[in-house]
Amino acid sequence: MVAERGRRSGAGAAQKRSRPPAKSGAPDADNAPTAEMPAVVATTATTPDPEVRARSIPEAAVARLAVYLRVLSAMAEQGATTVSSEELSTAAGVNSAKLRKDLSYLGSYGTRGVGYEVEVLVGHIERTLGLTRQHKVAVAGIGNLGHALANYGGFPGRGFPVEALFDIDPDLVGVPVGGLPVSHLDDIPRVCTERQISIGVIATPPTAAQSVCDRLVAGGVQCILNFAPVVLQVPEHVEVRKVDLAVELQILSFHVARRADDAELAASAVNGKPGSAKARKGKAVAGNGAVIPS
Amino acid sequence: MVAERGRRSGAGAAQKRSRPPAKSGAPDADNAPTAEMPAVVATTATTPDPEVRARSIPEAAVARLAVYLRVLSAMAEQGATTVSSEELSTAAGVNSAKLRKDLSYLGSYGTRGVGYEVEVLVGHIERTLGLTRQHKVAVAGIGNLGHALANYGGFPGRGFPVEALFDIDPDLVGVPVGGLPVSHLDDIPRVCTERQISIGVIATPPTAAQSVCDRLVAGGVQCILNFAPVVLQVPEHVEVRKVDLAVELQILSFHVARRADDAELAASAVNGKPGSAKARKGKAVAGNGAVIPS
DNA sequence: ATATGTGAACGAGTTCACAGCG
DNA sequence: CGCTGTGAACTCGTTCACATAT
Repeated sequence: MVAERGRRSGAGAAQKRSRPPAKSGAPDADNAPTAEMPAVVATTATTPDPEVRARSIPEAAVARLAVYLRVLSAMAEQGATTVSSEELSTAAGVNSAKLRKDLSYLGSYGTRGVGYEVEVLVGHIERTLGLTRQHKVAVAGIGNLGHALANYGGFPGRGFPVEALFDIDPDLVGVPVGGLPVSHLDDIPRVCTERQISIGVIATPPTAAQSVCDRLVAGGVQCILNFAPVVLQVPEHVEVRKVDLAVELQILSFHVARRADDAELAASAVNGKPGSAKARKGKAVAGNGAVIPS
Repeated sequence: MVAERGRRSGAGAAQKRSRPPAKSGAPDADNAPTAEMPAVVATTATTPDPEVRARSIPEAAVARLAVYLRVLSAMAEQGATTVSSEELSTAAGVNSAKLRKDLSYLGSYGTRGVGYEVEVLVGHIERTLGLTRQHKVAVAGIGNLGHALANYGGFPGRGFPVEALFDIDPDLVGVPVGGLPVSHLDDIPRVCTERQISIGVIATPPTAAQSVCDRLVAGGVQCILNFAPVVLQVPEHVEVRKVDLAVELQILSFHVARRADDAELAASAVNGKPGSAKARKGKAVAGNGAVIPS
């Protein structure tokens, strides 16, 4: 079944809206975990529990936290010590309400009437994202893309050291790339286990992706970042994120096409239908770069 | 049926809420349709509108259409002529209800009791995604990643030919990469205009990204795929999609951390609170690999 | 009988607006 | 007052279940 019962969204208050026809055939499914209390902390028993933070943060908010973190780090480097939600949100390309809501998921660390302390916020976000531990990365498939990834040296910022490279090409095995020798795909399970790799990056051709994925899983990898254009099959305890260039381009293509259609329509928008005159509204916030997609 | 031209006009119920002026960047979606009545959509149901297909497809669905397209192409190559929603959805890693809903956005092209004709479906999806036209691509920043992108030759499948490369390094300008000579960043506007580039890919260091972006826009580019970890500022008619490696990894990191916390909790789950024993559930999505939305 | 197409319930995520602290 | 924190309204997206067509 498609279970799902995951995160209860932020704010408590299970406030349903007036629901017209109470027909409902068989809604059932997840039993709401008595979510009644006002979200914040208290959630778990008596402890303000400094450790419970992470729980129940909407997936989308997590992605934005990473962005806030980057912006905050940049601000810190420039000597800023405090920021208001307005400043930070603008720099991150979201609106201030969303930003405050996102930050509220990790507790109340701002000062009313003032703003947030940069250092403090950075610390809390890092902790929430689990950046206090190191996550060793392995890259499989040392082609053009894999090469690029391997050469990143330690991945974005630090905290994600690349500690293993794999490829199937015999001419490549043993050769150091970015200072690290390439191992054979067959050794993925062993090497990953030995080096305690927790994140595997798949940059192989699509045909090899699933098999590589299986081996990564066998090697104890917990998360996979997949650049190959295939839908991976993984056991449920493994988290997969996919970055698909073709999909990205096609989404952009869709928007170009839509826009072109609108232009056409605009031409014939002279007649009746007052409502249709305005045609569709523009998209939303410019730079808000919708998180990545899928 | 949902739509007509973008937002439908306010249906009955004069419910709206006070709407302040909308300060800075707020998108301000104006009139809210008050989700009060059963969306029976009598609202504007009067439009059979034959050609309007593409309009009003949820962003998320668009991304999946691209995936369906890939799967369908693969099936076609293997000689399949029809597919059921069940087969296709499994192959694409979604559930059949979602698949059918997605396909319904582009019209009814299935045969009840049978399924869909592969060829027909491919055609409709391609048309909807605007893949019938070619979208010329330019890549700016020929470092490791840019190099990899340039060497893709024609991007994913075809339909996205790379027709311009840019970099700021004098030693690189003029040198052919993947068969195409690199031009200087300063020439972006001119070259993009001349070659009718419609999609720009930014693979430069973060510091250069905004400036490159501005030049791409000046060159008439309509869409931008941004690999640089910065929030780009663009005029509203330009569509931006962002692919951020650091963010992806940090999201994965978050999940690792959450899982670890759960493990800890599980250990101390021996005591009271019968309900809390189960601690949180794993993620959802059964079979397929998570497919995280975004 | 079987599988599509879709209205409507459900739930996730976003925005609003204001209570309340500093 | 100013700005955070947040309940509640609203919108978007997903899932359900069944009428409908073949």
